[in-house]
Amino acid sequence: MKRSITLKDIALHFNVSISTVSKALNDSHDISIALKAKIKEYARSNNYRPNPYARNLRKKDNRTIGVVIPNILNYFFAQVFSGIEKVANENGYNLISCISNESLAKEKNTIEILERGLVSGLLISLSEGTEKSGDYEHLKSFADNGIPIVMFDRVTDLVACDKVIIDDFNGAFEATTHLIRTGCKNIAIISPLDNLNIGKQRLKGYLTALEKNGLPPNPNLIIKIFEEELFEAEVRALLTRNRVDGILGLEEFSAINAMKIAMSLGYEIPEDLSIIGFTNGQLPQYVSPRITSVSQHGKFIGEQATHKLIQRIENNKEDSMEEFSTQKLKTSLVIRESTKPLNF
Amino acid sequence: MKRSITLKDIALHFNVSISTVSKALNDSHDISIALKAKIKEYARSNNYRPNPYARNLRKKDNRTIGVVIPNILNYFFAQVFSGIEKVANENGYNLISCISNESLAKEKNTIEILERGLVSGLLISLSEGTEKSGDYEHLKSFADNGIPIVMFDRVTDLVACDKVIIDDFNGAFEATTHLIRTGCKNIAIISPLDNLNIGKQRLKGYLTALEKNGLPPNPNLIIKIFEEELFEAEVRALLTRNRVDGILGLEEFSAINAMKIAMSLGYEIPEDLSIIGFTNGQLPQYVSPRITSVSQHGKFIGEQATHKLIQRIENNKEDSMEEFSTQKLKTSLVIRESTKPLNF
DNA sequence: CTGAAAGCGCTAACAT
DNA sequence: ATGTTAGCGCTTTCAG
Repeated sequence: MKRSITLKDIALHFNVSISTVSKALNDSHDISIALKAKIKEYARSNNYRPNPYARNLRKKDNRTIGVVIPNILNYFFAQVFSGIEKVANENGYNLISCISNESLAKEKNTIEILERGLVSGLLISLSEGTEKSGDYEHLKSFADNGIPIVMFDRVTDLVACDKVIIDDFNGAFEATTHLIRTGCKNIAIISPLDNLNIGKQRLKGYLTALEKNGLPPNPNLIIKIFEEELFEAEVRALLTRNRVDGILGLEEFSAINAMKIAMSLGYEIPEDLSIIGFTNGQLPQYVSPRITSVSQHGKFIGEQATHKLIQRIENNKEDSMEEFSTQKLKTSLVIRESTKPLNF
Repeated sequence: MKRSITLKDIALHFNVSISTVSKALNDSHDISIALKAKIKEYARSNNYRPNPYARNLRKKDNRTIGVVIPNILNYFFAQVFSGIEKVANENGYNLISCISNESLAKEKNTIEILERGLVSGLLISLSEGTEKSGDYEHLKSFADNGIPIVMFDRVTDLVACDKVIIDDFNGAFEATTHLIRTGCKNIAIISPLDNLNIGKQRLKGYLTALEKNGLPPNPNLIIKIFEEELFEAEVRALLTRNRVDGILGLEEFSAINAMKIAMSLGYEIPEDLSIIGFTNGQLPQYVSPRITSVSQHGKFIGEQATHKLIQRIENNKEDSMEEFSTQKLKTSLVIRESTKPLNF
């Protein structure tokens, strides 16, 4: 690597001390306006950039945020990531990003690397493996170091930190209520997320909606998928052995794939069967019929989480210990063609 | 941040010097086996991790790769990214990632930040703004620093570095040839990518396929889209004012959206109109009819580019100047329902 | 085999 | 208003 210009070089050029240059560049009031101007001008035209490693060695302020995401091929997380990137960039932060690939081991490994001062804050959505195992020691230890964490979407009560989540309970509650209002009586729920807290919350929202409307829950209509390969068989069985006139899919693919299966079995959508899916990505808008979806506003979640983290990082310095907060974002139901119209 | 254990702490504990500990941990032959074992054991059990900033200040080896991607919401780039992440992780490299958002200004800014020694290598796919402007100074300057660059997918001849691309010409050539073989005579091409080199290559492949099969090119069937808002109007005009029996869409959305428009105009797919699209994401498999696609093997591109970069980084040290290479990956045509069967 | 010392580039007391 | 100095944590000669 070609040697790049340092404070020393500038100091030599002006025949002043290194600290003078440092202060000038940091716009200190100590330095005369004239000198500051000259030094800054010279620095700019010589394309001076402080060495980030040297700076971080001194200050515990490296303007870098660690991001851990379970799976970037998931459109929701890609949306969140784009929100994170936007806000980080606006505030002059870099991102070190890792994909945990839904694995506890990889998540732990990643966190350990970041822990040694590589980042001044962490944004994380828990991997499925982590939630399943219930092992949060790596995160607790990270938080103990005093580096702020903001969890988003997939969070746990067992780690004390700020959180940004969607109202999973209400999202499912509203979706189920919508199905009921449009005339569905036998509503199934398909959950590939039962290892995750968000999956459990959504299930509760579904059950509560049924209850409030006087519909008894039917265990045969509650399908938990733990292995992707079993999806087709389970849904096929659901649709052939039971009377079903509504389906709530807890993530993007469960709704879409269930719809494909139902159509292949001769169901008319939405006349015979209404479908709503969580996550409003590209897919639900492109299939036909277009699928009514619970929108999770992924980009906004990313933006909010990053704002909170940066605020926490910058306040941390001033030692004003603020209480941890959990921001719960509303979902919205985007009504399309896979559900019947409301009948007043 | 809680103070984490340093070489000094270990040295104090064993009453030896810091340099002894450093050497022991680096497995130097200078240190006695016994001492090394004790020190290593102590370090491990106290969870010692070298401070990455301090280390990098000394050595120009930071095991960090910069990644610049035009748009993470694009499924192809998400795939590439997952390939990059996998290989980087396997080799113990961290990723600093940035999204250029198709903007030259943002790309420049990003590169400048990374330039000052933050990363020991760069993976980049050019933003549309950059290709359009033809301004590659930021990349040339980056390369001049001696930090290796590997460009993928969207590359330019004007910067000397390693490249990993797909065979865009042949991908389009084969797709067009397939349309011709299945009986299409009036094949249109829809290109929202004409600002990009890959778009131009694909157009050439299309034209060459027509020529080789004795079909004269028709300028009315060559649609270049420079503003997304105009897409619908242009395609609608294409389909109403001309006889068209085949469409080649140069990226995912152009094929899908064109198909929607054609269907709304009463075209039967593939009987009246055959469609092939570049990029094999989720969408082409989920719409109906499912769309025949040119698969670009995004994850593989990411893996290959990262392998090459790491190899370059590690060889750089040994100063063995190897020639820059361009690896051109084959595309493959995934045949689905939007094209007619081959008639033998 | 082990240690002392210098220095990477920068910041921040503490002089002057 | 400017300079001196010490030191962040680590590696690396060079001496013992």
